[in-house]
Amino acid sequence: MAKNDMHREWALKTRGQEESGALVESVVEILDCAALCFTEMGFQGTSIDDVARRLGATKGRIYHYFRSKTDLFFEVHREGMRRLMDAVNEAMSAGGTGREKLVRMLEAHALTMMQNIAYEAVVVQGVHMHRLGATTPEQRISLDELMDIRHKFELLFVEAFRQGQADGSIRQGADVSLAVKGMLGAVNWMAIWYRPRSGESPEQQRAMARRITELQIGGIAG
Amino acid sequence: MAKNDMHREWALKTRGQEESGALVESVVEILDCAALCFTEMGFQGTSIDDVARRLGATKGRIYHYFRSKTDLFFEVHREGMRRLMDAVNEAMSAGGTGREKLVRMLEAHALTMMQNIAYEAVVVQGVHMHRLGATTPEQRISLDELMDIRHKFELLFVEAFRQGQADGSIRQGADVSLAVKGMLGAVNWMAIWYRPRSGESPEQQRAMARRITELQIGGIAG
DNA sequence: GTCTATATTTGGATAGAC
DNA sequence: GTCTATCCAAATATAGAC
Repeated sequence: MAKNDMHREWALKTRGQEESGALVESVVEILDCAALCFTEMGFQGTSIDDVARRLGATKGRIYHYFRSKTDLFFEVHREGMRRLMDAVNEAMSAGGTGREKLVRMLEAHALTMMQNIAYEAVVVQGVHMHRLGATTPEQRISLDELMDIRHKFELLFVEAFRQGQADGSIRQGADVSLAVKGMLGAVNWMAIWYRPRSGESPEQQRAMARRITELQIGGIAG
Repeated sequence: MAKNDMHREWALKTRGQEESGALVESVVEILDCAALCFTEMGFQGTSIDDVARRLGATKGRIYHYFRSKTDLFFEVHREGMRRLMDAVNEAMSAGGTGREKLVRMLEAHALTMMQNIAYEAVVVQGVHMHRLGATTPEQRISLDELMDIRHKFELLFVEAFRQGQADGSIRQGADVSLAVKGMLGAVNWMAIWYRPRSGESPEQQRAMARRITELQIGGIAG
């Protein structure tokens, strides 16, 4: 298999369309370490050697699976985005009023941020870099793809919001796009400040996700 | 004057403690170009040559005023932070209930983001990098200084929030820190998506700042 | 599939002319 | 104070052994 398609292959596999095997394990291990490095030191502050060191290997292993550092970063970004998308899609598909959907979606978003903070911090970093100067044409395609997914992600929230305005569960008159950008910003900002405390339980995480969501839905006025 | 103190000198001058002169003009011009480059291409995607090209000069000019690319980035960050701080401090100092203060502060924050989007996009980028791997001891000091300012910035909002809870203008029971982080996140996220349309008037900007603030204070429930 | 060793490039940084 | 020319380190990426 050509090196440049290897991670695409992997992407298919993890989507359950094929049996997973040794390839998947290797790639996931690399991605996990890369996500941690990028989160802690940023894209520019992370060298391939850093990632390799964290793996307990040398960079030969990484270059066997990924064409470039940028590709590696994109792949972490892609995976983080996929986890967000899956969680929110599921929250959306269960029924209820627009507001009920939106609440579930925001909670799912926040919870996914907390449970995958390394990947999601890279996603947020990546959004920053979406004008990333020196990209090859091929990287530009990856980037556009990711921005497209992000756009679809936002549209899910817009849709639920509109539904809520139609069914009366969300107030009229608000600028939908602005409102959604605000809510998503509040949750995305977790990538900056949230780090799990040791021993934090899933129940505590869910509670925090609920509190954040509640503030966005209900506001803070007394 | 030693090169490494030149921008400190400048910082003092722009704070009105001395007459401004040619030095200030030069430095501001560089900072403006750097802010644009960093915003458009990211820290890692921007080379000193890029900034120089945008200036219509060569990098000799930049290195005359700034020790390093990182220093240049820090200085843009510092200036962006200063503008935010000034705007919010002023909004805070006028009287009123805690909620009224908070409203003014959020509006001022949002408006400052819009009016200085290049600088403020760098500020947000910088927050990401606050664990920035390879820093010299000296850069670490700058970085810690900036994080300290950012912390004080957040505390202003916390203070207004608490006051509002005490005077009944803000609801009890909310987790103050979480609420503030949410609100600030919603506004900071503007660094990602906001770009002024051509011909956008200050009045339109103020209107947008008001709408964003209103959503954070009042929520979206119908 | 992973390693070691090495080639290559980019771009940060400096020296010294003007 | 700004330019040109140059140095040099860092780190990306590759070649080839194992």
